[in-house]
Amino acid sequence: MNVKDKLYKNQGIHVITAIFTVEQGITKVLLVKRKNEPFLGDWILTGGALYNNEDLLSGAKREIAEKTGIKEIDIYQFGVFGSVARSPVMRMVAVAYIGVIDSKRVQVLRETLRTSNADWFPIDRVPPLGYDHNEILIEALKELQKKIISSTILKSLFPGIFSLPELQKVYEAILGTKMDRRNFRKKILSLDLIEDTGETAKFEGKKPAKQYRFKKKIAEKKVF
Amino acid sequence: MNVKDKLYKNQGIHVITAIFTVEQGITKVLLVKRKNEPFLGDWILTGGALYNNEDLLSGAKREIAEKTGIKEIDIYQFGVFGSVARSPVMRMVAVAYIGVIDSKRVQVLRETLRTSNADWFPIDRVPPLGYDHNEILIEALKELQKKIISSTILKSLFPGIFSLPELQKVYEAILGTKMDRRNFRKKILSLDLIEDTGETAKFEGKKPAKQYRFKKKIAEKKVF
DNA sequence: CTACTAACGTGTATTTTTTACGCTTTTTTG
DNA sequence: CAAAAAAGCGTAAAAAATACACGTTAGTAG
Repeated sequence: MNVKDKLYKNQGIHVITAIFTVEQGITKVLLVKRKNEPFLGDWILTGGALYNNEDLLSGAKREIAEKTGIKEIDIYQFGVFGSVARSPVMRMVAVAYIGVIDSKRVQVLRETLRTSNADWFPIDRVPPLGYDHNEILIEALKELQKKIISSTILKSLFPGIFSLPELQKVYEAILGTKMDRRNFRKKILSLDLIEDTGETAKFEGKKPAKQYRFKKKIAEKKVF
Repeated sequence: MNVKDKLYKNQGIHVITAIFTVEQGITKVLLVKRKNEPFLGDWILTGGALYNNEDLLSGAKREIAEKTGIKEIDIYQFGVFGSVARSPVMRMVAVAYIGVIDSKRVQVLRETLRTSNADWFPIDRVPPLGYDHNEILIEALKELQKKIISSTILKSLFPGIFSLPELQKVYEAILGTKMDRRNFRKKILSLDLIEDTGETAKFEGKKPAKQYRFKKKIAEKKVF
């Protein structure tokens, strides 16, 4: 290998995904414990090296399936991380994604995740992570907040039926703000994204809440 | 090299920048003619391979300086392109940036660019480009339209003094829309980004226009 | 069984932002 | 010097965001 080659060669691509959920009003992120060097034993976001025969999105999804057992998930690219020293082994550039899993699926996944050495961490209780994953997580969270304000990712949070108070609590958990119940309702309904199921069910409160579901096709729209 | 290595090895990173300007109401992009295989003789966006000893932003700026002679430019990362077949030589993932150069600097750069085999192309008269650069350019233009609506990149378009009608024409050229002169003025002035120089100068019209300049420090703000 | 409370749902008033557009001023042109 | 073109100033209407009052439905205490 000649001198010029050293400038270019031995580079690689990471595909990294920050997977979020909201349980009981707490925003949580999925972390995996590393089983190899470097960063053996450290918690990191789901991800790994991209293969040559797959595109970025496929690679990110394959890594999620391999590392956590999660097969079906919509993910969204949001950034690239390329500091020279972000990996101690060789020059790696990370392409970063976010994804969301609804809290009901979290229950189902619990055993799968346990055997994968994966666990949910409240976002304000995340330990120091391997690589530059703390930095990536901070950006991922900002992106999640942006994305929740555009409609599509919202649907992943509630694939089934839900009430508006439930939906609002998830919004408030992710955005870290409180909103007016009546204005929230008005806003969401005016978007024409969800429909009344005709059913009601109680969630926390005393008066049962109407149950809604997302309509089949959702146009990409600004919410707030 | 064993079988598993083939999955990961021989990967590289491109840093690509779409550099735009606006001249006489026409949005233009800077293209460079390739001097080597692959895509010898084709026009492409400014860019090249990332070195191991530089981060992404530095790499993109180095490539701009090498390929076009442009030394000072603010650029903004906006996406990643990683199709398996985007480069015929080896697996390359491209990190993409946009940048803007004001029309006055375009005049100064003309000779430099000529010797670099670089030239400005109106965005609706771009030839088929090498690699996947047509695709990158389309995304870059969308991003430019988004960015012009957030204040910071706006300043790169007019580093000196300018009139509001001039500024509006650039907006209209990039966004491809017409706006009301009086509302545009109101909007821009309310942002508190620019200040009156006290001078006037005629641009196209009959009545001379007031000259403005951007204030020193500009907060990141939504414009529209 | 009744009264009280907590949470849900509906409606309306107010404020702020956006959009539309009339009118005056300054310069060029015939 | 009158007409036309472009800049600038101001106000009115429409739309969106925000604030908040009030009625409804269940659980709970006595």
